[in-house]
Amino acid sequence: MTIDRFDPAAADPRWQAVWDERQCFRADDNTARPRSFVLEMFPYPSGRIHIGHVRNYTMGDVLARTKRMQGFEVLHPMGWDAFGMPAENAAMEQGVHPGGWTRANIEAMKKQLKRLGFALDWSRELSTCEPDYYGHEQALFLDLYAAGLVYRKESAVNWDPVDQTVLANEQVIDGRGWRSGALVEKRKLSQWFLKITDFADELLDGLDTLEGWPEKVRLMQENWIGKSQGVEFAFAPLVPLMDPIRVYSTRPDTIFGASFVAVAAEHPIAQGLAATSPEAQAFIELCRSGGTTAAELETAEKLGFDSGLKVAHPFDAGITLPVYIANFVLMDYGTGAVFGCPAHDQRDIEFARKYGLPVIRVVADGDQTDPVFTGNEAYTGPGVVVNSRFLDGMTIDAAKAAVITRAESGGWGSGKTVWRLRDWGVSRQRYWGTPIPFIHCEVCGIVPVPKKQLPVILPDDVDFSVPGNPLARHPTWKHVDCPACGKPATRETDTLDTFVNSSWYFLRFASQPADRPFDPAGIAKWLPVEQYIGGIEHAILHLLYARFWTRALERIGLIGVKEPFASLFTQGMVTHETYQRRSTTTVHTTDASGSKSEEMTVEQWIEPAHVEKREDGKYYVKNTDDNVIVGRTIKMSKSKKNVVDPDDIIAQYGADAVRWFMLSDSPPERDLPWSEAGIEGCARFVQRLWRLFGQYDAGATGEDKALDRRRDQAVHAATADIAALGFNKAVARIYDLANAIDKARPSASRSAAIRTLLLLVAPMMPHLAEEAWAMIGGEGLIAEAAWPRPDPALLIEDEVTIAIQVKGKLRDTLTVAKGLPREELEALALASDKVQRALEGAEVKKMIVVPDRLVNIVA
RNA sequence: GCGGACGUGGCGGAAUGGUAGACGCCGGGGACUUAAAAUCCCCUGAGCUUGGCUCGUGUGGGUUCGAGUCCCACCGUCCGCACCA
Repeated sequence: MTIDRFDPAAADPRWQAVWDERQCFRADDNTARPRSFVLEMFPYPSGRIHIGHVRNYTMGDVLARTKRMQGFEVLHPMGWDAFGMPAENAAMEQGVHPGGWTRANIEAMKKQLKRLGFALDWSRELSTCEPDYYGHEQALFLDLYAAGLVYRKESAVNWDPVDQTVLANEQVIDGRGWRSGALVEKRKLSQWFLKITDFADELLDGLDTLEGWPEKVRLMQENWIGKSQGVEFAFAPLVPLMDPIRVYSTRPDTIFGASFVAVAAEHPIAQGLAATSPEAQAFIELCRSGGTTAAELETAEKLGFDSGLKVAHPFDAGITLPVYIANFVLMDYGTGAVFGCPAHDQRDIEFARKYGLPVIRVVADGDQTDPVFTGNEAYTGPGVVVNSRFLDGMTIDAAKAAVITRAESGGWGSGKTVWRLRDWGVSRQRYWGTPIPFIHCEVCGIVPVPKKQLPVILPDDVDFSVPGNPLARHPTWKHVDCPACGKPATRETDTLDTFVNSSWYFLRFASQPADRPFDPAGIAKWLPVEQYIGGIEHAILHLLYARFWTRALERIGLIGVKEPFASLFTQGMVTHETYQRRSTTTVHTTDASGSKSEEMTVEQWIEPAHVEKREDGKYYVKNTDDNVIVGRTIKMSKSKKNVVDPDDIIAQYGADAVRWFMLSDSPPERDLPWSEAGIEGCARFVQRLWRLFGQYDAGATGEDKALDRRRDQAVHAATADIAALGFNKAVARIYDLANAIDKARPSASRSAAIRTLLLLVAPMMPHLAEEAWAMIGGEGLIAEAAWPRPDPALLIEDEVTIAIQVKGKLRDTLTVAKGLPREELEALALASDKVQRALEGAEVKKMIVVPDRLVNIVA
């Protein structure tokens, strides 16, 4: 007897408990099976799982479960990226302890993840805020320090004077702190840095080996690393006592087109000038006040200040160039000074035209070689060098090489590679992070904490009632004896950037001994991660830092892998329509002219749960007659209220329907629009499958060759689709097979197809699958059953449908035996009434035959 | 400005240069039911002189026997980066 409805509320927790109890998804380090490490980016424990997590982890879960059924030993772990600002904000706003807040969030979110039935190895769960994680991180940091990859230097930071803390660039909005609203100051602080620039070349070249990564992400990293090859050289000043001005250029070939030199406002020359010239001082102030947003920069005018200084052209001391302070030159790129060649650089031509400087053509534009360059558009294309003395007639590349050779032999310059990538500043004046394991001693200087004293544990008794770093003002924590000389000393009170925590967690998942960060043999077993899945927002920072840490640990001999993630998949967002109620209200204002009342239109975001579509096809606020305006479908966000809570929908539809929705319709790399109708359709399909599985009859007899064929074709296609992460296509195959089974008469073939269908949906709808597997008498758990293998013979059709075209237009189709010879196909095509009608007696000139596919008659 | 992706029914989307619109959602019609829900069946790109024909994958060209797919130019949307010398 079968039950006519599948009840997720009862079945889901029951199977989750069985998986837990049997430790089904625990990865065995000592397996003889082939291994697969499937990993999704671990979440920040903000308090609730959001729908984006559900999509991310569902994809990884389908992959992990499928791999397991295919005979792999799968490592599919989960953990918590648990340090960070939100915990401290909660502490300040709600008076709770960051640790308590974080751990409670982890408990809540873990429950939510369990409700979705993910096949995770919880025995390896880790949380970066616990000493048994961050202590090992401190040890690794000391290893990197010993290897010379960690250093300290003075560096400018964004300082919020009210909150008394350093802000990340992303936390500075229009020059003000995002929390305090105070004007952010640039302040020089001693900061800890990781030498990621030592790996710039490796990280760049390594991108070519990452064939399993999206081209887009590789390109973004390439641009971020920003390798540029050129020459750095000096312009000799005409004033004898002044230092030469060093410039950097990627276009030394245009050196004879130079008509000015420009330095940044922060350049020593500009600063020196400001000391004596109020005008220069004022101009430098003007440069500083300029905005830095993309829009402001785009429209910003090129401005300069003539310093009155002149420098000599390196190839001809008779040519002198004026030196300007310019607002478009950046101090922190290259040397903070450039030479301007207006004819072949757009910024330079705008500047030259404004200040009446010469514009000299030195690269021929086709047959245009006139030294007098007209127009306001610089020519940056290819060409032959002209008007350039010894460079004349050379290609751009040859001229570049020639200039570099002369500069090097003349001793006034050299070829140089400049990177956009900067060393990674990891100091944060925060409590809720990994304490940096160093001690400041007045006698010995900076002293690493001896490894046997690790972990340096965060104190629990901290005070958030005033702004600033609670570690720095803690009464006792920072006072220690110097490990070197034994005299009183102080601990470093900065903590590590949270991106450090996520730069090696995948190693700790693979191997977690108590006394070391990891065991190299364990790393060798599991790494690299076979498939990594997460959001595109981590394309640069996290994914670059993780690559860097892996390479750094490899260089110092701790591990044997260079790249952590063999394949990367960046999934799209879950989106939702937005809803607004528009109403008019009367606003009373009082000002100097008296008080007045005004009608104002107010738009208010409405949650999807409060919106309903009525029979007139319009949308209303539930239980009211208020119209709802349906807005754009955008990423779910609390401010737009277009969110759905995973708990609510799991309770309403069951985990399997939610998982199925996450996989259906949209390709996984694209955005997925959430809809009520869509999830209801998924829930209906769960029930439909349940009824179909209920029709399984072990004793059925008879063969249905066509259904056998459909079955194995579906297996073949769905297997390939899942391997390629084309979940939406795999879903379509499953619908197809379900439709075919529905229509088929009872037979042994039909029962076999039902069993196969059950195996195919098992990774996607694991609870339904276990319930049905038990019902049809399957052996063990379906989570541990073998993935179906198609019979190759059944994948080959014995009949094919041939398209018959006349002059490229479809006129008829014929169903014929597979492999029918060309001549017979031609004869059959010509025999068709529809073809004859389309030909209208015209003479057949040519026939194109693609065997088993089509015939095209050209008349 | 530079770089990238994308543009196909009412919607999400399928389609090794070879039958465009698989599969799902929405919608319409019908069956079952006292009724509803659930379920099942049928239809569902547009137009027309509807046993069939014409048009149709952002626009305009091109290559090809044949183009959603390849090439050129343009339009639009989205994303990333950016006075990077």
